[in-house]
Amino acid sequence: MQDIVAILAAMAEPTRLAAMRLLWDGDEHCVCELMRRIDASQSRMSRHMGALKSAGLVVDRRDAQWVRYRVNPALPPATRAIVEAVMAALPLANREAA
Amino acid sequence: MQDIVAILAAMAEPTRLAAMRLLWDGDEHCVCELMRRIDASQSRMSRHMGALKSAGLVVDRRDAQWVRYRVNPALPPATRAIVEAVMAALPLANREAA
DNA sequence: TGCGCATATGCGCCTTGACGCATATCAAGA
DNA sequence: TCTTGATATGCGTCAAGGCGCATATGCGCA
Repeated sequence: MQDIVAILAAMAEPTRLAAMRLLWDGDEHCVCELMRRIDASQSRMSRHMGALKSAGLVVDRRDAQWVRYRVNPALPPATRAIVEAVMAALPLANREAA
Repeated sequence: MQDIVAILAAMAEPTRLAAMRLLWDGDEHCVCELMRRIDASQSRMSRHMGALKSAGLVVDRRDAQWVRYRVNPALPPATRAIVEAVMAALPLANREAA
């Protein structure tokens, strides 16, 4: 159960939820892009991505001077279903905004 | 989006998640029953139920000296889908335990 | 090697939230 | 009305978490 709690806690924060929404397109996104689109400071964005990574929701990869994040491709189906439901619940307006 | 964050935060706590699981059967449960089954102190249980209520996940009703909680019947479908996905992700072992 | 962009992290500050204890409130029944 | 069981809440404490600032680290390029 604690795993699920960790997943929920990871998404229960505006900056992280916004990041998940951006990453949910399945592509890779560098921290600098996320910072810009979410309007978060560098240290803040970096830390939050670290938190999502710790929760197992995303994975990262270094590519030259960038670090590219993407949704963990090995996300268990049950976990993926939770994220899917959360994404579906996000208002369209917000999905376009950030 | 903040609504969704609130929903996620409400469930991102072991005691509250355990309570949601018990309430998810659709029936009403008094605080004293929840306390016993979750093994939580009275003030702790009461406060957590208050948090779930504030998040809009549950509603309460006074019945004599008891307060009966149940899942909010007016839960928006999108929110209900999130809870459904979370419940489905909970390990069977845990679902029986508490 | 030195510079500059991208990212991570140590540090201190401050807010939030969870807990227990004690107490208040509320309803039923003697 | 007194007592008892059920529930809520004020208060103090403590740990966790989020933030900015400054700095360290990693990498490519001149």
